[in-house]
Amino acid sequence: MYNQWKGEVGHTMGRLRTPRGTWVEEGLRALATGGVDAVRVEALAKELGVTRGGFYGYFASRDALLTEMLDAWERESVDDVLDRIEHESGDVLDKVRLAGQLTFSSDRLLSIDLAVRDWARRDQAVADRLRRVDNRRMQLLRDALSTVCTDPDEIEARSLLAFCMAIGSHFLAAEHPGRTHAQVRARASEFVFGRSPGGVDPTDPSTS
Amino acid sequence: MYNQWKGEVGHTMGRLRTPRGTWVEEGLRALATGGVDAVRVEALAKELGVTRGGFYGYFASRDALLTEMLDAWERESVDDVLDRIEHESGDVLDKVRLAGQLTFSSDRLLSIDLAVRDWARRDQAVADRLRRVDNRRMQLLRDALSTVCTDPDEIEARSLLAFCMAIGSHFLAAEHPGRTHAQVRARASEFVFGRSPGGVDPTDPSTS
DNA sequence: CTCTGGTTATACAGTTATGTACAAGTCGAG
DNA sequence: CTCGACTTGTACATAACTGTATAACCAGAG
Repeated sequence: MYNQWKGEVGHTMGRLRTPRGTWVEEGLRALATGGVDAVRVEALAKELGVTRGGFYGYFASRDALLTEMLDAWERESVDDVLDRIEHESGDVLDKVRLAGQLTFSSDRLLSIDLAVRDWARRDQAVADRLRRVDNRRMQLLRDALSTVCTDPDEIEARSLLAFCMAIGSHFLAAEHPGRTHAQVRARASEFVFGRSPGGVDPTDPSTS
Repeated sequence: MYNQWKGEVGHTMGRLRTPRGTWVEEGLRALATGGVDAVRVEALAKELGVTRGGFYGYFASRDALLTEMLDAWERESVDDVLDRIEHESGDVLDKVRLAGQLTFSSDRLLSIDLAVRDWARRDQAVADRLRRVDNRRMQLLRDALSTVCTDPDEIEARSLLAFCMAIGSHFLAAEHPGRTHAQVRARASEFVFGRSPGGVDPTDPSTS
């Protein structure tokens, strides 16, 4: 169904019908929409319009796929983003805003992120990986907030607030009578970042 | 294992060996530690030291148990809390702090809450229920913040921030070098609530 | 003691999953 | 065209779970 009939990068040239990466990708899609427990080899195969036949040629087990999915996610949602931020001009606040956009404005990466967070609550290995990821993101926020605030304790507190809102607002179901969710988020961003909005894009379209 | 050999309230007197409520309770425990997909009749029975035999006498299906679990959770974590808040003296900020304590300071209710939030992302009926719950909690925060702030837009924004932190911080894995998580949360609370800490208990023990 | 109601164990049918083995299929190179 | 490496379908063994049916069980009432 989402089969792409394309070879990967190098080391296995030509004629791969549903390459290794396709399984990882489909796995991430399943993770995003149904949580870890929805990542089933059988289900992925059905979605790809294939049987499980080829799967075990690439992966030793379902667990092997899961860790490779996490590898791919970490690379795409942190390494790639940080690389791109680094080679960007603009002040630190702009960089954080860009990082937030790159990471959370696509429904795909956002959903994976949220699913990973729930997964981490009951799997220590995932929790460790998420800690690495979050620490790197947190450092971005600290750098940004240190341009509008000098007290290190307050920088830390406001960074936490910004991060909590970026993540937590997607786990909340409360409504805001007479306002859109995006309006309230924008106002909250102002409150956290002082005069300069940033860290989380207030015009983020994924915020109904 | 957690079998309690006690009758429930009324309508079924005497000699209930593992009553209806026991299944709900064990279901909530499973939900809290493993997510919805971990709520399996077979598993609950094993945990209770019983077979599934009696289960289908009380519940038509696994789904029936799930909705009854949600009923119980909503009653315990909102109705009961709000009832108790109402008959309490003290200003609004104290009430919110108490509500936060009652709701989130026990690992049990907190874990269920977080699990329900993830569940709601992929089940509309659960999302609807969570919306009702969150709206009622949000109103508490609005009432509290309107004592330290007059601008309605800012009240809304700060309420959202407070709520996001109460929930979101449990989905974050970032560390705070040289500080405890609780210290940073306390500082963030001050920032959101102005001079008066509240809304979320800064001494909350569930915050390593 | 015996009857009785609700509770429980057990057996059964159907479904869905994992992982292994192997034969059949397919594409590209020679 | 044919060979060969890689991919895929199918079959098998195992396991876990749902829901149904039913017989055994067990405490209290009469």
